[in-house]
Amino acid sequence: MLDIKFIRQNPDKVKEGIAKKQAKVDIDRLLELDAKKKALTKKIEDLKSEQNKISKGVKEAPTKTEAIAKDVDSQMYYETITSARNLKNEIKGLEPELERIAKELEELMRRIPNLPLEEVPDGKDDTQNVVLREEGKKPEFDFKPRDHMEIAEALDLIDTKRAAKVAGTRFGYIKGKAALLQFALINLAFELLMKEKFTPVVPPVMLKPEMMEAMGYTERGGEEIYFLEKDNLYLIGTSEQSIGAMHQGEIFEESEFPKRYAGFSTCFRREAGAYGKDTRGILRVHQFDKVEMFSFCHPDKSREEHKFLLAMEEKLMQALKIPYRVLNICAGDLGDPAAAKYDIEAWMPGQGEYRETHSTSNTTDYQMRRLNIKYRDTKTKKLEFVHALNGTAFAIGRMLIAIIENYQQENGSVEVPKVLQKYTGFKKIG
RNA sequence: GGAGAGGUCGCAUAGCGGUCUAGUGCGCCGCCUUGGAAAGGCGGUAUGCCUUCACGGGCAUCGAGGGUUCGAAUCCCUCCCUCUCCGCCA
Repeated sequence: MLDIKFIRQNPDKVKEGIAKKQAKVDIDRLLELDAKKKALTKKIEDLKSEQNKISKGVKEAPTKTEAIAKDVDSQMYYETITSARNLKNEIKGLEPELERIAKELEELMRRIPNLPLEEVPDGKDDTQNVVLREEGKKPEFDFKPRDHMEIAEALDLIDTKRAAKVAGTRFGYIKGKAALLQFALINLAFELLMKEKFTPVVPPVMLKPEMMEAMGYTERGGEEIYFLEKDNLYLIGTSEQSIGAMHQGEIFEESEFPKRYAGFSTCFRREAGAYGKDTRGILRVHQFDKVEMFSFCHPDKSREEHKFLLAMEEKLMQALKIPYRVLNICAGDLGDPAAAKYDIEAWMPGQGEYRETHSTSNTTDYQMRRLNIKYRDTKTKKLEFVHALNGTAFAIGRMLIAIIENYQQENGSVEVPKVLQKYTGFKKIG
């Protein structure tokens, strides 16, 4: 959600930003509705004001006896309540129109994505993302590198066939040393994050609809999310959603910033639009575990914090010695809540290409406005909206793929990255 | 799942149709007092929207949404949440 005042004052900037994001929202119509709403609200409030004044003058209804005794008073009383009743009816007559206008306005407001920051590259889709840099040395093999499933099936690490039997496609059993590797990755992530004042958290994986809406994931991405109809709850697609909503309605002290969380949760995605895409293995599944970073910070510091989250992601990749590249995501490829986003793609030798493993977004105040999360500004003494950012620490499934493919040996075994060995207790799989 | 209690200003609590412009205590801020502090005294202390150069004014908000009424924190309905006891349970 954007600030309506900002839209009123900068309609052209808003239109430009929306266009850059490849979204379509009729801003002129929005402003027209806004003006209508304002005028009608004023009218209704004036009537209410009058009604309130009359009601205050009524004091108390005379009893029947009193009414007979003081004929004049009762006459005045009934005239007064009649005029108040008329006002009430007049207000009631106007309210449906106001409701209709407010609803349409709200719908338009909801559909406006967060505007891209100035430094975000233009571009219409993922083909126009900008590669900022490539890091790490790609492993060289004396043999044709295999893809993760070929290795994992041979070592009985990942079983998608039986998973399909019990749950359908896009699920997997992660077994044996791969399961232990998962825990090692979680441990490594928390070890590194705790050094940077992240508070570890295991959040709810179900979320009320209003919270999911506030986080901005029910508009264009609504099809992506599981919804439990019986319980009126969404399953989270990322712990960003339940961590961001955690402080709904709260007010931060400036001294608390940056408030960082490291969340671990299972994530659920319908992958509705991805039929036939990445069907092999566990790259794209309905359920995976993820360690996520989330940061609440001062609006002036969010760009800096975004760089920090990216740096953390790189640190984690570098610890594993997995080659990767960093992408600056172009405006047209940004999700609704994001004002800027960097992706990290890990080199996957088995596939011979880079695949996304990390993503960090600066959502500025877009989510915070609807969640009503503020801080008391020490300079202005006013309440202002907080900025929020999120970033992947490890999406476990995809990291397993990256490790398996990068650390594979000619004999079909997989070495364990050195930094993980103290957690796994073994150095090799197979 | 069953039975009961309850959600009021940052926190605690009062209020049970008009006197609520929501009282009181704590906390917080300012001032007085002091060599300095504590204690004490005095004053202040919500948010959003609209309006105004400003002072100010209007409307809304007592978990959320509807309803009754001239008038609702207060009465009625629906929902959400919390607590206590019982049952079930990792």
